[in-house]
Amino acid sequence: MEQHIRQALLAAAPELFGAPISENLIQFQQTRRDVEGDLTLVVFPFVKMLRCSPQEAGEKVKVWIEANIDSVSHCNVVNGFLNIVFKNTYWLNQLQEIQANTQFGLAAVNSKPTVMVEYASPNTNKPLHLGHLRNIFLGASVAEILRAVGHKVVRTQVINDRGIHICKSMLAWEKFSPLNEKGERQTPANTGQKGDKLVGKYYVEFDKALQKEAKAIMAEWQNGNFTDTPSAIEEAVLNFQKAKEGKDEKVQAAIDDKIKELAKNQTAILQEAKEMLVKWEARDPQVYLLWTTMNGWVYQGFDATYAQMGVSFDKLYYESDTFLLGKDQVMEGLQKGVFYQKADGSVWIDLSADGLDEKLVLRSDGTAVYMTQDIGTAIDRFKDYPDLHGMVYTVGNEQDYHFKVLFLILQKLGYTWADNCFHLSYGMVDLPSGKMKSREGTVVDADDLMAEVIDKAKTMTQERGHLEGLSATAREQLYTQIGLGGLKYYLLKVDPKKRMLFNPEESIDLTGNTGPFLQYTHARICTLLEKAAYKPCTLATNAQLKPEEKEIVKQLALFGSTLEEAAKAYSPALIANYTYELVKLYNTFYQSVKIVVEPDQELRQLRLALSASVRQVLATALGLLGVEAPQRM
RNA sequence: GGUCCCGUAGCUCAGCUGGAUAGAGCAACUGCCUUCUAAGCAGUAGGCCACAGGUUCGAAUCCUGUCGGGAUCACCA
Repeated sequence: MEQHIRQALLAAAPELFGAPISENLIQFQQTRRDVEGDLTLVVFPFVKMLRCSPQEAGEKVKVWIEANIDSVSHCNVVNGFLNIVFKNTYWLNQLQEIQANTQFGLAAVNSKPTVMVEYASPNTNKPLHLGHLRNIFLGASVAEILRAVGHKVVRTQVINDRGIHICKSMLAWEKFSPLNEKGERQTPANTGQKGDKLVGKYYVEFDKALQKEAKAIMAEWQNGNFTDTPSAIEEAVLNFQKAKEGKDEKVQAAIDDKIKELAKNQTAILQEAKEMLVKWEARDPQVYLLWTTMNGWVYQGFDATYAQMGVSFDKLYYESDTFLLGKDQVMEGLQKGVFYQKADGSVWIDLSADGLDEKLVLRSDGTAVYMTQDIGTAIDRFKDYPDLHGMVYTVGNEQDYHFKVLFLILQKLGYTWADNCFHLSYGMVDLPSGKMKSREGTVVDADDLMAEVIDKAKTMTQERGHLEGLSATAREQLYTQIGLGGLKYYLLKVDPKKRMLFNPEESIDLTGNTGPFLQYTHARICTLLEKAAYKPCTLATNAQLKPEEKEIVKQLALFGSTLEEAAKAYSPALIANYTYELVKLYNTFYQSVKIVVEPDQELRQLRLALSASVRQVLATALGLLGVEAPQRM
């Protein structure tokens, strides 16, 4: 409709304004809630052309629109805003269309190019936590949104399954795991512990041992004993110790940290871990067996967590397969002059012309760094999926710089698709106590959190009743739907870009702008339609829509464009806000009129159709957020 | 220090491609279940949109600066 009026105004401009006008002069906006109107045209841009007051300009356009646009009932001009009121039949037709279209708002499947969406991408040395939840819910939701606007989507993750961190867990397990009566070390099978948790436990064990050993070394250094310390390190430590003199506490603490780093590097246990990594890279059979075994445990654990979260992937990449990729590309880039080599053999790119720094892309010993691997993986993915058009990387904003560099490098290497790569950068999740810190034990475990949220949902649902007639399994399923729905909505309703606060109490709220509130409305409509034995049919054309009803149709009509915006902005939050608004409008309507018990059959059918349309859009929108829509609750 | 992000009600967040009197939720207070699920609805109260300049018919929104918070600047990942 907006487009229609825009085109009509453009065509009529010479007649109306005395000259053709550019399209950007025609600015529409939503009409304020407190004035009459369905769409508002801003008239200020025309004032100069017409050489008159905003009021007069508005009146002139008003007369023209009323005479020439069919669906318009009438207009009013207030303060330079032309508020257009559409005819009742226009909205009735809209509703009729929405009701008849089960795919309302969605684009044709695979009508847009293939896009790969990466999310999760965990390390295999510890369990998933709250930060991962935001990442995964966000990525999974964006994938759904892109699909809904017509893209073919490949969901993926790259699993960081190799490196020093996993060697630490492996080593600690070998060193510290107690033996059971059969002489076996701890396994998920013989302890009943989830694999990722077990491996995570040994990662912590490693750190403890490391800290202890480092402390001992530091104490020796403090006493001036450097017998086991290489002279270069000794010199550095002595310099640091000297530098501490006369400095304030903060600076001293910072220097102590540096000394600690040196001490850690001198520990036998870290040396052992490094040796293990070297062995792993040489494919030492024993180390490899241990590695595959322990990673296997972790994957089983992750799979359980993903299943509970209700997310999945179409394609997995493992860092152990990809970490050598990219070297060829670097060599090629070197030939092309995109990169340059330093005397020590290391390869760099100079991005100072682009306002960035110089960045290492290959170590002097010829081994790959993170960037090397990412270059290789990106190129590889486009080989794996020849129809791939672009990629979305769901990664925290602490890596903003990394992705800026990565995309720039890909561009300079001549890959035109680099322009279609997007870093879906999201903010940290803070706790009321501040940042999550593993060292301080404030990390919120993903499994624990989900369990807690489901448990809370159970208690609160039981308090409300509405459970009669539901089987035990159906009840359990409902608690899960509510708990997880609340958690997902809580994490997704905030603009992804922004750092957000996770308040445990608010995350399990059922009232206000929450997942359960939306689910409740859905369930209420479901039982309502069931009671009414609702069937879609052609609506009477003479019914007069009440304002509450019209507001809902208006909001429903916005679903498609909201989806487009959400896809363009990679923001599930836009869907969340839209849906919340829709539900509020519906509840107002629900409280103010009779529906099933409405005696006038035409009115009743109209309101049922309205309810059914809201249910459908609501269910679709919740689905895009990964939130399930219960039939009753 | 360089670069980037953020600062809106007591709290958590919308609004930011410039447009009318800046909106929700939570918390507080008032009402509404002998009509379809009250996990709801209606209402009251709560604001120098961090601060200071600028651009313009018009700025929470754009530009510059200041202050405050965060991230990042490794031959780590």
